[in-house]
Amino acid sequence: MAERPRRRIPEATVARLPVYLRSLVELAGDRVSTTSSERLAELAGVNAAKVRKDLSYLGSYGTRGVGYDVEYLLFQVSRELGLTQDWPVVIVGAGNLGAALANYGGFGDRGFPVVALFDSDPAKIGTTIAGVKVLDQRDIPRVVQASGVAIGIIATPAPVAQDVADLLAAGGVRSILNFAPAVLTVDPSVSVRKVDLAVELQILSFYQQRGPNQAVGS
Amino acid sequence: MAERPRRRIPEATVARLPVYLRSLVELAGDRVSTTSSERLAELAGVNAAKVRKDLSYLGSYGTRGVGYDVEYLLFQVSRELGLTQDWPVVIVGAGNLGAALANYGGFGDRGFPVVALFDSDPAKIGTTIAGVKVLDQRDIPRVVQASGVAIGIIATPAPVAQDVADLLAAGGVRSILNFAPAVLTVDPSVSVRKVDLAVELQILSFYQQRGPNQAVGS
DNA sequence: GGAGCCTCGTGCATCCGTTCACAAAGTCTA
DNA sequence: TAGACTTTGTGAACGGATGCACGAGGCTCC
Ligand SMILES: NC(=O)c1ccc[n+]([C@@H]2O[C@H](COP(=O)([O-])OP(=O)(O)OC[C@H]3O[C@@H](n4cnc5c(N)ncnc54)[C@H](O)[C@@H]3O)[C@@H](O)[C@H]2O)c1
Ligand SMILES: NC(=O)c1ccc[n+]([C@@H]2O[C@H](COP(=O)([O-])OP(=O)(O)OC[C@H]3O[C@@H](n4cnc5c(N)ncnc54)[C@H](O)[C@@H]3O)[C@@H](O)[C@H]2O)c1
Repeated sequence: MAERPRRRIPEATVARLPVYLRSLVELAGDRVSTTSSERLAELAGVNAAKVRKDLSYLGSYGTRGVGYDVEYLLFQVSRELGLTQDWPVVIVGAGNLGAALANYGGFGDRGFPVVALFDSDPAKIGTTIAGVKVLDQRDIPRVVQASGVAIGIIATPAPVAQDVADLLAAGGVRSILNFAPAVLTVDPSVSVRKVDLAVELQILSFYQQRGPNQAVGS
Repeated sequence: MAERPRRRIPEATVARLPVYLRSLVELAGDRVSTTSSERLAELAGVNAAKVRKDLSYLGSYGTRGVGYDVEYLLFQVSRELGLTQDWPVVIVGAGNLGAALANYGGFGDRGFPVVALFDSDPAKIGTTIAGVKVLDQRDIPRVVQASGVAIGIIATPAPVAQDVADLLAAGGVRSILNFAPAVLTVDPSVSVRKVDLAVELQILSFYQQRGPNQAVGS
């Protein structure tokens, strides 16, 4: 026993776990105590075999003939995703997007409290957005290190995104979510995920143009 | 000749074309007239063999021993992505996120003009955000159809996202970009892409928790 | 005109992810 | 307890994407 790293979990599976989690939360909210892979698949928008295979990477948490216990599975998935603890985040760039993110309550609620905002604009430094102080961008390494921030969100213009990433890394951040349309180069120990809206729209444009056939699922 | 659909372009390739496009725009901005797959790969953050294979799906646009003509390739990639025309978009949900998106100039500039915002809140309907009128959500099908909108962006709370998607589809929208944390069910002819920030953070949390090894690239 | 060099285009092996299909393991009824 | 039924967990086949390695084609310089 005590076999935590059961197997290496495939990247594609990791990307789906949060979706299962959300579906399980929904089920739990409806006072459903047990669910089949079929039902879970429907809620998550995938097929049932995939659900079962994905969950099997975490362990054997189902009961044959019955299904999965919602609360129990909810806990296991949360634990696997590392959501049993809070992960404080900082947002760099207090513009349009940075402010919208800070104002959005959904992060703090889900275990990702925003502990600081950073900007380079003297007019913004010192102000407060959504109850969070806007600090000078040059203080990133110090503040990040001091408050043990693990995740940094980049919402600055693209040309400075790399500089910001370097500052975050210097402070010990090991995960970056990048909204700027720029490719970041970071130490291999740092995880980077990017969200690029222009890219998404252009992908849609491609399939749009290709006529009514072969649309793309997501 | 006249062989437009050269081959079926793999989904993974389509997703990278916008990144190549951005790199090419950057090169063109620096007055670079020719580029190798090596250089392009570096800018796009992928490897050179992948660049060459991806571009080969569009046709033989390179010159052996020389590389690719930046302007020419720029045009070809744009054309393939359907960016030689504008694609008007509408944004549904004029809240935090919807407003930030509307205020962001980068869409109109790149061929995705925001022609309308929709909301259900009477206090918001009739106001103007970033020069765009906020309309009643019930008018979605009519307005979308009348102005030939092809792409809809959903920035409403999750519980109403499906309803909004149905309204968009009713108006003839064939591409949806969904920011609400909800799985949408739509006709197969409609392409859906989702951007889910909570999911992204949770994925980062997973790798964060897994210790300093095996970070995830993006 | 030929040698040497460079870079594209692509066949091929490999890897990763998806899906099928079924045995295993449990529940329920009588 | 037996037998029918349900649903999981997973081996195996398949398909798509990646990366290597090299032949083909083109340039430059002598
Ligand atoms: N707003 C959107 O809807 C949207 C959509 C798609 C992409 N994006 C991308 O997100 C990023 C931010 O967009 P935005 O609309 O919020 O832009 P914005 O101009 O409103 O905000 C950028 C902020 O970053 C600050 N900044 C500049 N240099 C900085 C530095 N070195 N350190 C810290 N802060 C710095 C600026 O002072 C400004 O407050 C951009 O890269 C943009 O391309 C935004
Ligand atoms: N703001 C963020 O940074 C952020 C981050 C992650 C995810 N999201 C997601 O994006 C969505 C929007 O977030 P937000 O922060 O802008 O929320 P918000 O509450 O600020 O805005 C939602 C808007 O949608 C409108 N609305 C409600 N029902 C509608 C309907 N049926 N038709 C049209 N409009 C309707 C509301 O009136 C409101 O103006 C949410 O699903 C949220 O989970 C937002």
